[in-house]
Amino acid sequence: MAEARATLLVIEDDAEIRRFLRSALAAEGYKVVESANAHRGLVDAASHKPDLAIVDLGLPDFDGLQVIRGIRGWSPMPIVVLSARAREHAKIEALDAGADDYVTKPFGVGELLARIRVALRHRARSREGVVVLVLGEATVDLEARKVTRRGKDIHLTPIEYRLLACLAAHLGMVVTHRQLLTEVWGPTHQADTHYLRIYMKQLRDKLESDPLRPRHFVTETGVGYRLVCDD
Amino acid sequence: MAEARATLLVIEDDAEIRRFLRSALAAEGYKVVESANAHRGLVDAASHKPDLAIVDLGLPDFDGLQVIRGIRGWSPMPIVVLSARAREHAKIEALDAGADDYVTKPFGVGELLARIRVALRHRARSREGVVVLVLGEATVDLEARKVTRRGKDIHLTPIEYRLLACLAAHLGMVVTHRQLLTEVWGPTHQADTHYLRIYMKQLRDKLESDPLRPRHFVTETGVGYRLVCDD
DNA sequence: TTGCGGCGTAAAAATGCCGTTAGGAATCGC
DNA sequence: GCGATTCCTAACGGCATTTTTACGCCGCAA
Repeated sequence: MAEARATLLVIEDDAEIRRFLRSALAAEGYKVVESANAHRGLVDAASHKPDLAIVDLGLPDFDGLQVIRGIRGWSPMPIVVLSARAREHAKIEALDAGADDYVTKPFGVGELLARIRVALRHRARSREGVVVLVLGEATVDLEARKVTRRGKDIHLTPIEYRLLACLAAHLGMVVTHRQLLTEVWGPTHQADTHYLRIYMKQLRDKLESDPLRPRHFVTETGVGYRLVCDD
Repeated sequence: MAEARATLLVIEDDAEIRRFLRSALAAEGYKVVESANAHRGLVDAASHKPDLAIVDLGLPDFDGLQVIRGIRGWSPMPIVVLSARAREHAKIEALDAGADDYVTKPFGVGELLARIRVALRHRARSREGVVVLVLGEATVDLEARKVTRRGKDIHLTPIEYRLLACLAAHLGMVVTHRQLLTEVWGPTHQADTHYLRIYMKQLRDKLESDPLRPRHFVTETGVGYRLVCDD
């Protein structure tokens, strides 16, 4: 099952492995870009700005380590190394050069996919400056005030947005009715908890995959609401 | 060469491997905390707040996966799994459960150290000053109003939560019936000690490992109740 | 043994909150 | 001004939570 369509860059000279990876990754819903050599890989990494790079160490033109260092020079994108070299020294070298993981050939697809998920998970969490929430099939960019769902833009009214922002400010924590009402409607409306119910439904309808069984806008009966995010 | 004296938690039942890891990690300048079983591991993870946890999957008391989920329930600390199980399925399971890396035994120390460096490198710093109670296999984040047990979220009703908070406020000390009733139900219900029995059972059912033999919600006959924590 | 008080357990009954819907008022853009 | 959007009000059914009610267990003392 795919996250919101991440782009993966595969830098690998062996055409067969490339084909194999392409189908496996595409089947998971990833968008795949391929480069057959180190030079091309560096160019593609810069131009496509993928969410993750899979790098073979044994490349024809120059060493995979240089690719890692090259990418690391300007981007923190996760790098998963794929290599036939199982020697410990090679692994240490690659990891210390900036790789995030090292998988030796032959490898199981399932494991590789799992490690890719881990790497993408990290990236999602480490982007602290840009506040982007991932709520199932919806994403919320608090800074840009942009909300999308399945790639399409979703429009939020001012109140809906303030409510969401208030919940997001205390991500994972319970925000009391009182807090929400004061933040969104002002201190004079602390009693009108029914506003919350209505607008909470709006948000759920717009952002939850299954609005009838909310997974992200969780109600804490008698207390308030909680926004849960999946990393 | 050491990072700035990070604390590492080793959860491993084999005493020999533990000793081996201790010396290897200490030689790198890490501070090492050790736990010999899963239960102890979860407690130590919460009380010592290490920068990273190394978890063996084959633990005697319960599965290492539960340790991973248990820690993930309240902390984003990096988790490196160490395991004799090389089956792909085991790896996928652990990684998807929230582990950041998976190293199979036998392993090279150098590789393990490199992978630890990677994990520490992109460690997202956890929330500062979190108050997390540890009650056996359950954890309680009072501020976020979040309770987990074996990694799964537990839902508390408002009264259950207030009762727990009241006990936690006087951690380790006896809280009288009178106090509890006044705090939770208000001064008019000081006679209904009956409520306490009912909700105390709810809390024990939800949080105690063995609700019939409570270890944390201790009753002081004729006086009140006491909350006992692990650290 | 028997009765009693404190405690634990269980399930039904009552309460109040919450989700949902629809329609009308206010506001904004044109 | 007019339409469209946004916001507020009101009502109802369902359900989580709370409260009530009832019973079994244990230790203790008469």
